[in-house]
Amino acid sequence: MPPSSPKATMRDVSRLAGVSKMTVSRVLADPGLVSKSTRDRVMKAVEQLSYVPDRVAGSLSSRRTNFITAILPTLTNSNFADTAQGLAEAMRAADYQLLIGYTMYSLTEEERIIRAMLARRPDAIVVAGTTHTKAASEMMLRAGIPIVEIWDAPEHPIDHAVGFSNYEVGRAAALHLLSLGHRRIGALGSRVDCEAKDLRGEARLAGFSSVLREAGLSSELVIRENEAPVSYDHGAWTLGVLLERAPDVEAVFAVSDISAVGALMECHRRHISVPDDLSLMGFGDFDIARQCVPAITTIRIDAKLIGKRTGELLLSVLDGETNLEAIPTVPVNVGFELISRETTAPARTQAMKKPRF
Amino acid sequence: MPPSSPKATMRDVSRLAGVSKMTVSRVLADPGLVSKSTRDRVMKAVEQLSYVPDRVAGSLSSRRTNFITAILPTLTNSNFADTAQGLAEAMRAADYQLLIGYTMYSLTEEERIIRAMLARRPDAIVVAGTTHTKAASEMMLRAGIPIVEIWDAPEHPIDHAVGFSNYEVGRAAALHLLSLGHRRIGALGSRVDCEAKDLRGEARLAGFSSVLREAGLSSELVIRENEAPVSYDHGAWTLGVLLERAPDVEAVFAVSDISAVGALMECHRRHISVPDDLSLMGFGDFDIARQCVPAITTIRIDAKLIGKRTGELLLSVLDGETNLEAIPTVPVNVGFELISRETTAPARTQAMKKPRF
DNA sequence: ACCATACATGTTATCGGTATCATTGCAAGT
DNA sequence: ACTTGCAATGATACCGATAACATGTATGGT
Repeated sequence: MPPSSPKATMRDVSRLAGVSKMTVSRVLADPGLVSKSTRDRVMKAVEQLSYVPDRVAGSLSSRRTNFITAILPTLTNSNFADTAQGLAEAMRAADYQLLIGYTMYSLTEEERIIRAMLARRPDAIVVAGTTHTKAASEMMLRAGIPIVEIWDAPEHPIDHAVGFSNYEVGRAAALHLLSLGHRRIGALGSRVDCEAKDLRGEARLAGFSSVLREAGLSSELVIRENEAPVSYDHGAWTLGVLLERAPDVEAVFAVSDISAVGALMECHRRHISVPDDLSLMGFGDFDIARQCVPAITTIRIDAKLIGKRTGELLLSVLDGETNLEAIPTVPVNVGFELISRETTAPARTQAMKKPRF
Repeated sequence: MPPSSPKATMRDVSRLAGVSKMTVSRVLADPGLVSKSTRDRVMKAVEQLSYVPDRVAGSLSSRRTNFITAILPTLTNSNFADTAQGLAEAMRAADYQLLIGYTMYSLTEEERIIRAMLARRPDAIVVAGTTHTKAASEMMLRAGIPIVEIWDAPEHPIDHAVGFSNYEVGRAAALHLLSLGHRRIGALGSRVDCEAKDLRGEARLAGFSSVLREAGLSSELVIRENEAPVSYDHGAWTLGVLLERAPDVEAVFAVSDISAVGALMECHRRHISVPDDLSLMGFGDFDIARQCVPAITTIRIDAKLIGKRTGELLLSVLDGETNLEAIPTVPVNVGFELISRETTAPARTQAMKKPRF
């Protein structure tokens, strides 16, 4: 076996084993179809030539690529990385390969990526979010493959959906802070009037604001600064903005734990005691939120589970055993859970407050 | 244009435009080759049919998939996610698509993934690390495509390499702590006698230990606990192990900032003052290390740059303009940089120490 | 014996593009 | 006017697998 000879093809294997190409194909795809003796002969030839089948050719012929495209805002956010990993693991057993694309939170970039991805003829599309450009939605529909929108709970999914309601997450956060007796309540998010926008974070802010309004509070302390994605710096910076606008703010919700951690560290630097002077909560249940001192109150969503559920859903749709029409198009809701830790505490009466300087 | 008709092929486009398939192919691949009038006609037909070319067929025919496989331990580590993103961005302009695989720090898993990936006929392989199973190395060599080993500086790369010396990183860390006057010095790493092992982290520990030995110090405080990957919990836990073994330890190097942060938080919980009671440093310059209070001394490597450089290298190799033999196979070293922040401080004399209880 | 049946294998025709070479027409060089 | 050369396009042959159907050979029921 010469080291750099042109790669062996199925034809070469078949000749060496003294069978037809088709038999080789069967041995590799479904060994049970071939008698043990020929099978052994074929496998020996495969080894001798160190043959690696060409899935490109196979895909063209079978019209199945075993590719799943996953379109996410970024992999730099550990939550999305978890989802990708969960999805990849769920699909791996069935030999599916993930094609990952980053949109950088831009819808036009998303459209570009979807176009490029569809040329690879994936067997399904997984896309974060429920808002897409018109062209992007049309392309996905026209592709004639299963589509799963994840990380939100759309009222009218294009096809399938796996996620949770970001709006309700925002509401839960506000209700929690209200229930602790706080009245001067703010939030930290990013701007949505630029190319890169975190629409799911915005949905959380919207839910948050709705509760404030219902409680008769103003939502003027809901801060939107900087472009997505949020970062530790974002949290530190926007907390500063908030404190300038309202030095007497009592409680803050950050759209992401990353922001919350940044805000917490900023509090440490400014010698603002959390939760004594300020209650703080985040979203996402990132590892760091649990490890921080004090540990950050957050809303947990199981990002990996979103990937896993999506994978399971896709496998059942793609295996096609079950009647396609029989599979529910009802969005899968993985839910969320508020985890109260050390950064939120009941409001103190005015008298208890020590002056902040 | 019926919404769910079978997808249009190049043949359909050519008929509608009244030209041959080949002309359509040219319009899409290199428009300059076709006269403006035909080009316009073809483009109109493409739009009308909302034709999306089939890259599977194209790849089979042209023997170029425009796939690059990137094999990394995990995407959950933001350093590797950065590298992936840097690589993806560098290759995107040339229309390459990344095929990402996770090994979970297991070499046998790496082999499995390499085999599966090669069936997709990538145009190049990028793989983290320089240690592979024999079979894996052979497969990669036999594939006859460029191979780039990243994240380390091998003496004998299979083909190309882009990274830095983890061993030297470890040495730099130890030298830094020694230069501050510390003598009771420890390190936090993970075990290498299990399936999932962080070999690059181990290289850092090896470099670290070598300096300790040269300084006449024992390396018994170099702790290896838990399986890779390290985590905040890992740092917190192993710091506990270290303190039990040596309550008088003065300085600690963690193989990752993630571990270092975990250790720092554990110090907070135990009311150990950093850096007064204990100097602490990490590796990787993760965002969180900079944001922590106190900010963590670390060794910065530019993970995204590794991806970018790898991409640039590959583009020059793959474009084949330049003579293949002319491209240097000398490993690209992106270097590293020690960033001294607030968690490391000079050793105090015995008298200054307050008792730890 | 005879035919139905299942099992093991082979044959042929694609899948949807691109590489390569062939053809045509026309402007420029001599 | 005649080659030469280039620009624009077409015809044909693959790329390397799988689907679908065809064939041949044992097996068994009656």
